[in-house]
Amino acid sequence: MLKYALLGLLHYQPLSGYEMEQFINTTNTHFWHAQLSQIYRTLKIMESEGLVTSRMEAQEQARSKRVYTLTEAGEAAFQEELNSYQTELDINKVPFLVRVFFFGDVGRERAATQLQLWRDLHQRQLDHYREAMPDRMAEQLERLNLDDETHRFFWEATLRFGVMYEEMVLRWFDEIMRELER
Amino acid sequence: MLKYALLGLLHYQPLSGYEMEQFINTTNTHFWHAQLSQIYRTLKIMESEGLVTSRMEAQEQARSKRVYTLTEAGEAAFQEELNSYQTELDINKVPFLVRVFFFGDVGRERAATQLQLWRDLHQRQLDHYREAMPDRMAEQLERLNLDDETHRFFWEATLRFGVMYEEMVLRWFDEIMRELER
DNA sequence: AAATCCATGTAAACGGTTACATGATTTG
DNA sequence: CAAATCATGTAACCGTTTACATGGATTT
Repeated sequence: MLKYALLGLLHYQPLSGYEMEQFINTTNTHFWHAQLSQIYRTLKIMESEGLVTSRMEAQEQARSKRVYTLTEAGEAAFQEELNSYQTELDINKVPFLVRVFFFGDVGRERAATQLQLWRDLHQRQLDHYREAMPDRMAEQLERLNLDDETHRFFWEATLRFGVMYEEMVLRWFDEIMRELER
Repeated sequence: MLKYALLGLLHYQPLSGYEMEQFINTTNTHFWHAQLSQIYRTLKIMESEGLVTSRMEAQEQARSKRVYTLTEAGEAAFQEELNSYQTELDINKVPFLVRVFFFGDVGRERAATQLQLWRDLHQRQLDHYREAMPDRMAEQLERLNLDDETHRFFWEATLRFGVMYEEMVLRWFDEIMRELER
């Protein structure tokens, strides 16, 4: 899946591993995340598969960087993925619910404290999505010369998902915390 | 995390690997999932760590099964996990949003078809949560002798999360599909 | 007679995280 | 002068998936 995401980014324009990490971990945090080390390793594999090529590029202010470019085969692989239909649900894992599931044996107060702690974290996440993310996305859209209605629409749709998710999580916390108090 | 889940199940009562798989993949699908092979391997590791012990148990109708029991160390490990506070957000990955993110270069019709397909899958998932899951959970609560208010409360809370999640996803699909039509 | 359920496991591969290692440049 | 940012990479490990292998009992 990371491979697909990197293919997608390079389809816009050549980028270095570091730049792709910046991109994924700022503009896409609401639905994906990757370690730099994983990105470098994946790019190396993709190069050996002929999906990308790389060359070192000198820079004035910073050290040289290795810039990756999609090959024809890479572009084809991306298009194939993009044009295939996915017919199954993603399985999703929600670690914190595993803990909630076993809260029956924790004291009510302890449970309430942990729930409040999580609620605060999600509130902060929602604030971040609402305040900082729209600008970050706009910046990236400009930087990649993708500032047309269609690209903006789908990027914003994913962010809208993040916002709706966090809003829903907060509603859930409020509901069960209220019920727990009784 | 699977380790923690298995510890939690065995804390209720001794179970075989097969039974734990049944449990996780019917009662807990909305927040966790594990392959049988992974469960068997994990149990083996847990046994070598002294968290569980196992013995073969003969059965009348079916072949013998290996039943696992929590050791004192296992119970202690579970309690420690249960009583610790988690102070960071789970990172969550939503593979289908990776695809949506790159929909800018897919035709609108193709995008609409794929979105409709996903919407249907989520609708079915929601129906399942509403129709079959409550009974499944009630059965399991009885089977494990946990049919008290507190356990039921937290189990139902996780299911409530699943329902609210799917409802939110459907709202999201409806919103963006409506906007896409214009 | 075929399919499904019960039941246990091993092996290989994959995807991802954590730790380690290095070092220049810019900002406070 | 210290900290943060830019920048690249390797190695070990861990958790998970997929494929393989087996076989009795029950249901259709």
